[in-house]
Amino acid sequence: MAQVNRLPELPPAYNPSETETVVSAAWKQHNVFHADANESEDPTYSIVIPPPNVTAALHLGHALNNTLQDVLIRFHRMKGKSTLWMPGTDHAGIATQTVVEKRLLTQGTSRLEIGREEFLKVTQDWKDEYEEIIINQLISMGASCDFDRTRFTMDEMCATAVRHAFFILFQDGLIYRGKRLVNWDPVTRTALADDEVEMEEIEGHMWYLKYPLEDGSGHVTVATTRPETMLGDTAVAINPKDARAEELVGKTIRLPIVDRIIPIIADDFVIMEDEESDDPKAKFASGLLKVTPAHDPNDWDIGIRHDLDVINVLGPDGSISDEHGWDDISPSARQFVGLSREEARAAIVDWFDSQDLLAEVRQYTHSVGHSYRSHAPIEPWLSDQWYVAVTDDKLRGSALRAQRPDQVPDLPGGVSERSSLSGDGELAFYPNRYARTYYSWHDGIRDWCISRQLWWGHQIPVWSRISNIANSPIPLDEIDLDQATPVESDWVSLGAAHVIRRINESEIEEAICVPPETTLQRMHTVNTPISETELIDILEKDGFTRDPDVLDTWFSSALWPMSTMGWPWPEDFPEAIGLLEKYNPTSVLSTAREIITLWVSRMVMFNRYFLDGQLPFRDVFIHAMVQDGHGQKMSKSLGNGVDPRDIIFTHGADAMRFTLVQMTTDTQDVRMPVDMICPHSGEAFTPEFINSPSGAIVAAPEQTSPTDPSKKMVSAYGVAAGIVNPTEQMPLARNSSGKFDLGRNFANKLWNATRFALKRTDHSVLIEEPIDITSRPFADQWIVARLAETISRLEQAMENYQFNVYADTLYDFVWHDVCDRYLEIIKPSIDKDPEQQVVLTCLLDSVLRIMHPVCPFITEALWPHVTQARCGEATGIALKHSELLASATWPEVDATLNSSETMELFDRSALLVNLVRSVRAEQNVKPRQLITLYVPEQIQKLLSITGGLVEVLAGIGQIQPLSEHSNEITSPLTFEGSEILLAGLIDTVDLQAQRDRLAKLISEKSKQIEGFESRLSNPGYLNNAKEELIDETKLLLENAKADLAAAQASLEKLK
RNA sequence: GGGCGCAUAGCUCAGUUGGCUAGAGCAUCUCGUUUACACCGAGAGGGUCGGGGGUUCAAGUCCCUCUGCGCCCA
Repeated sequence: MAQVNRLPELPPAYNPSETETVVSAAWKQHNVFHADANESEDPTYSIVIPPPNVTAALHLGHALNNTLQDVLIRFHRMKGKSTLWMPGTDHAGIATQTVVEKRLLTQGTSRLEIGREEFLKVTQDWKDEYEEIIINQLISMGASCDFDRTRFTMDEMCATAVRHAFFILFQDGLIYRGKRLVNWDPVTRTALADDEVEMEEIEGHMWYLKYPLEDGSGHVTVATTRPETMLGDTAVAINPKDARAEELVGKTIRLPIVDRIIPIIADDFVIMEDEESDDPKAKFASGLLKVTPAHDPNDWDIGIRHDLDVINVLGPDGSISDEHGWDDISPSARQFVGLSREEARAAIVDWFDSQDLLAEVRQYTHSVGHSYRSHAPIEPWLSDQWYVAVTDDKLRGSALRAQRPDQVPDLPGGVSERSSLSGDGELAFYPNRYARTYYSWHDGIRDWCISRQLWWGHQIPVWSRISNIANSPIPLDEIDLDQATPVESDWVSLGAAHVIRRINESEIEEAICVPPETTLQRMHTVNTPISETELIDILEKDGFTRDPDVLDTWFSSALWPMSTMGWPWPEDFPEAIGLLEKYNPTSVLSTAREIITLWVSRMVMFNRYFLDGQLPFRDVFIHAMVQDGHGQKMSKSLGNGVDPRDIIFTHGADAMRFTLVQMTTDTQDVRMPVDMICPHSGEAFTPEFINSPSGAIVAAPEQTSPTDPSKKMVSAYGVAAGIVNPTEQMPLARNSSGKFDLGRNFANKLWNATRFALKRTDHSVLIEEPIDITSRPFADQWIVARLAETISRLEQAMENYQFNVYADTLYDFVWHDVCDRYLEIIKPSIDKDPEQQVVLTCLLDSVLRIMHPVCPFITEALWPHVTQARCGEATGIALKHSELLASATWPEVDATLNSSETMELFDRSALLVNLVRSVRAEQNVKPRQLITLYVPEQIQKLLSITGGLVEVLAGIGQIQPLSEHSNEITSPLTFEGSEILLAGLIDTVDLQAQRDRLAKLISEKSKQIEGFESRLSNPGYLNNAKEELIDETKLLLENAKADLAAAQASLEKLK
């Protein structure tokens, strides 16, 4: 059946920006990325997107990660799996709140000024703005997400999951409230989790303070990096092994300034002084440690061991304060109240100095925790926070048991053994070294602080009140101090959870956790159900108030593979019905290295806890990090990032994707040298680099146009550092990278190969019977063999997450075999051979399919042209028809067509082609000039089997038996141990050039022969090496010897 | 402090359990515009595989050590 509507002819170059929007629209119109849990019975393949923060637009790291996920998803969709790629975004509590607050500041207002309700509205607007940008970016990079299902970590479906999960954990005693030391960020005024604290090396000091003994018998010298915390000291500790311990322990000290009497205690933790030690801690130690339980985690532990007082001398902003637990403030200490940490440090050191109590000050480099968000030094601070007891075996143990035994054979002590239950031993990391990162994180894990003193996020669903101990609903002896005890009360029968703890001698704190409405309706045990709002109303009338804090963002992210699929009540969300059963566990999670602790761990713990041990995903793929050309992280402040939108604009989405996939090796980092685009000329150039004050290598703020030295521009670094501002005369230069040219060139190559095929096929012909590849000319057989081989290599690469192998395999096959060789070989025959046109169009059809996962736009754009040009089938090549390539099947080629014999014959011929081409180039033979080849019989045989490909590729007009050679001017070359003569090159040949070439060959061959002979005369080699290897070496030696002889003979004749 | 990664051609990277004469892309040089493609074709040059030791018949590959860079966790 001939096609009626001919598609318009393709332009000579691929134009991505024109095609991409059209293709995107077609995908959307046909709804090809939608997963339907109820329709298909196919095996499944699913991925949940790591939800990008709504803080900002996607950067190159996102582009990389999402490209890899899309490659996996598209590949498996073509493989016939029922495929779901769940998209969405993350509310990113602290990060988003920070950027919104910054914006408010520029508008002359602040969060506190506009109030919580208004602030949430403003933040919601920000979220809407960036969510749209992010989703559009995903679409423009070709991500085949099921966009109908796009979720947000604070939307109703996800919020229900968060509330439900919190409620269940609360009820099960795995969420608790406690006064603990937290990582406090005094700038954003919130607690941070351990992994939100970044350690930085600081050039600081070690101060040596003299503390007088109470009995007046002298003093001890304590060493500290934080003298201002001495106001909260409640002991001085010494190592019991220290010689002075016996005399000192038990004595008391009168704490300077404060006049507090504190004991000297013995504790193993104290590092003894050792001037000779390599350990800087011992080198700088005085052997006596001031103990400040409220302001140092180690001191906190010492405090617990020795039952010390905990005296908090700092306020939430990090200034000295007597309002947060400092009751014994002395008159002389009062002068320090209100000073910032830094001011207080200076003032206290001055005070000690003035009293002659400052023994010494030494330079000391140590690492200090900083907030990942505000970058301010973290203050260990005592406050009431909510925790998840992740150290419980039901969470930590479960996360460890999940690991595949071949990656992590032994579990740490205290963790119960793996069972045959779902999820145990099924979690695998790629590359597998990351299994250890995951393991050691859980090995040393501590309870997870989940409360954040923020407004943007899931507000903690707990209402509490403090009342007199007399009002306790249960007997007092059943309540432990500072330990929550569950209570059976009216609140519980209404569906809430209720716990009590004693907070001091006279008071108790009651806490009620209210589940989400949909859970509440399923929880209550009384006859007259109550709604969530009614319940909250009563609670608040009863004097309960809601905790103002919100949950750590990762709490909601931890539920992502469940919450996006409708958990816990999918029946309440019709679009989610069936998703959980069908697509959870997902197939793989693709993410960055640092996410293993932040997110992977918590998803595993939660998914397993709430879904009977089931994993959220079976595989975790950790991708490399893209650094700039100097090995530095790409960052806004260094101005060394590349914006994916710029690359899509200049090179096209496919080019970006191909390059990123090609870069994805299994190492930790990959480098991408960053170029600049001159805004005046559009030309890419390497900018001039300078060292930033922090020592980074950055693009100089001002750059000169490479084409016109009178024109200038500013760099992203210059703008980010506030050194320069872009103007009309000096615009901002965008960043790019020459690496993306690779992808662009490759896309264009495919485009033109297709154009060639379309021009050379007769679209009106249709061959009814499938053609038999084995009866086709050699070139056709060969290219099909290579296709079969390529397909199987690609499948294997996907199986093992070897993305660069996938890209390289495609590149090598399409560019070199299909374009450089096959298309060239068939040029003389294709027009008159309709069956070859079938082979060609089947080949191209397959090429589009195998390239589609990496380059979806161009392949989809070419697809209708190629399917229209298809004029028949070939046996053994299954190419199921499909209107859109995005929903087409993966090509299947019969394994019998993958003939290694055919490929070997081709390789021999190709070697000959290379030799002839070399001589032609050396002798400056014009491309059109046909030459004559005189060859021995066995080579004539090869040439005839391979069906003329050498003639076409090497420009050979005639092949003659070597014996027929007369006195023509010839050029000799050496091939497979024989002399071959080329004639008709040009009128005269450069004899000296040929002698040089032969001499070089002779020397190479002699060297090789020497190597082979020495190997073969080595008894160790003959005794130990494998038989085949020895045989191979013998063969190589023989070949080299034959080549040498032939070359020598040729050279002799030229003399 | 613990763990991990990287160092191979000028640049960016491959190099599967040790076993061919160490490869690719870009860049460089020479030639070429024959209607698929100059975002191209043909050819060429370019590497003592970071330094030093060791194991082995054989090391880019395994072990030790040193140097430099990067990341993660404390």
